[in-house]
Amino acid sequence: MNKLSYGLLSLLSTEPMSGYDLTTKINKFWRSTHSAIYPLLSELEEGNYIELTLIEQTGKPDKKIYHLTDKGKELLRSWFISETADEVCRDEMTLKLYCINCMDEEAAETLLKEYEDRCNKRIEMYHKNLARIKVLAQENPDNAPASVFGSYIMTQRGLQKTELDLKWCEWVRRIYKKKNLSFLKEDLR
Amino acid sequence: MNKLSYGLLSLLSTEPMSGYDLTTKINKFWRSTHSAIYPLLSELEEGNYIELTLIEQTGKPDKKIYHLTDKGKELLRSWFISETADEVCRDEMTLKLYCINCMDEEAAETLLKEYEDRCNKRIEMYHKNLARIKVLAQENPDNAPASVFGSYIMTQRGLQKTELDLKWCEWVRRIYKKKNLSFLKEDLR
DNA sequence: AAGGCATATGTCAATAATGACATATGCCTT
DNA sequence: AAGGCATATGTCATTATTGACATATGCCTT
Repeated sequence: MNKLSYGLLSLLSTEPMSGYDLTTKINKFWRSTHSAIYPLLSELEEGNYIELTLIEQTGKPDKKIYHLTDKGKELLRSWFISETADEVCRDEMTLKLYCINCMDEEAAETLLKEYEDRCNKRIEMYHKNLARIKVLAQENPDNAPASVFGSYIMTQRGLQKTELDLKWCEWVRRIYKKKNLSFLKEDLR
Repeated sequence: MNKLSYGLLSLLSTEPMSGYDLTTKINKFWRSTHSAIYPLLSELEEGNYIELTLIEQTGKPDKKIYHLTDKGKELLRSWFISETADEVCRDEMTLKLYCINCMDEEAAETLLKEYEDRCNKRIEMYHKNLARIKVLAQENPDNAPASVFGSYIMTQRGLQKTELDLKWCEWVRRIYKKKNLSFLKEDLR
């Protein structure tokens, strides 16, 4: 029962979905692949924390829709109130930006542009996500609050942080060229 | 030659330091432990990307101070301009906050408080770090810009993001209780 | 004086994560 | 008609990460 298992329960708490859906959804909060997720779903099912409904489809392969059992909801709550592990983060971009000052202008500018591009793409993605959430909410106003709350707050957080990153890039560009310590007086705002 | 190796070179580009120093410094940007770092330092040394100076100490164990070679600087630049991998993030707190809406008020409030505590501790840590950077800069004004730039921009970024997280927590607390969709109209600001 | 802590370096077994392989449906484009 | 793509589920060998074990100095507190 690793951390990812609880993540799957967390996602399933908002609405029942397939392993495929879980794979795409969890990737926004927790780096993983279907290779890890499918075996965990089998384990969770064996432990009676989730149950599946087989949905036969035409035009697409059949799928297994999982939903939480009462036992699963209990496990979710016990995990929720247990101690929270420190996050694991490995961000190559940050490692590169750390040594930007010892790189020549061309290399530095190329990296900043690359990062800004990524940020802009993410911002676009977050806006699309917000639009999708609002459509979902209108389509199903009774069930929507519960199923949409988590996505909504996370999208808002991601959007704000990414906009901050863009401002930060501009600031880094501004102070990059200074060869004395005057950058220590420049505020990031 | 994995990503962490380049991270070590990145840190060493600002100033020579020991494996112990690298372990504490890199942890702010890249989750790792000394178990992974010491073997990599040996590899990097065998490849002539770094060289060591043995420093005999009294009161503390002797240490090995590593510095970049020209070959190491070349490798650092070639990595810097190469494609940047997507970040790996596994944050249990985020996974929990995602399903906060289906938890009872007590559990929800306990988690928000825990998160805010963490944020406040981090903010304190960032402020201390900024103060330390300014002391370092005053002590050694000629060498300081190069050795301090990376830490300074990363500390500023971390500080801003963490302050944003605190505001976000307040916002989440405010909209948590709403059982209808009115929260979709509330802006995070 | 005993224990804890920060400094300092190192190994290794157990566990976890990744990327490749595998299969299958049917749509859409060239 | 062939290939690519999105959907959908699954396995497994390789690689990477973690936590424990190991050793050592000397300071500080109880």
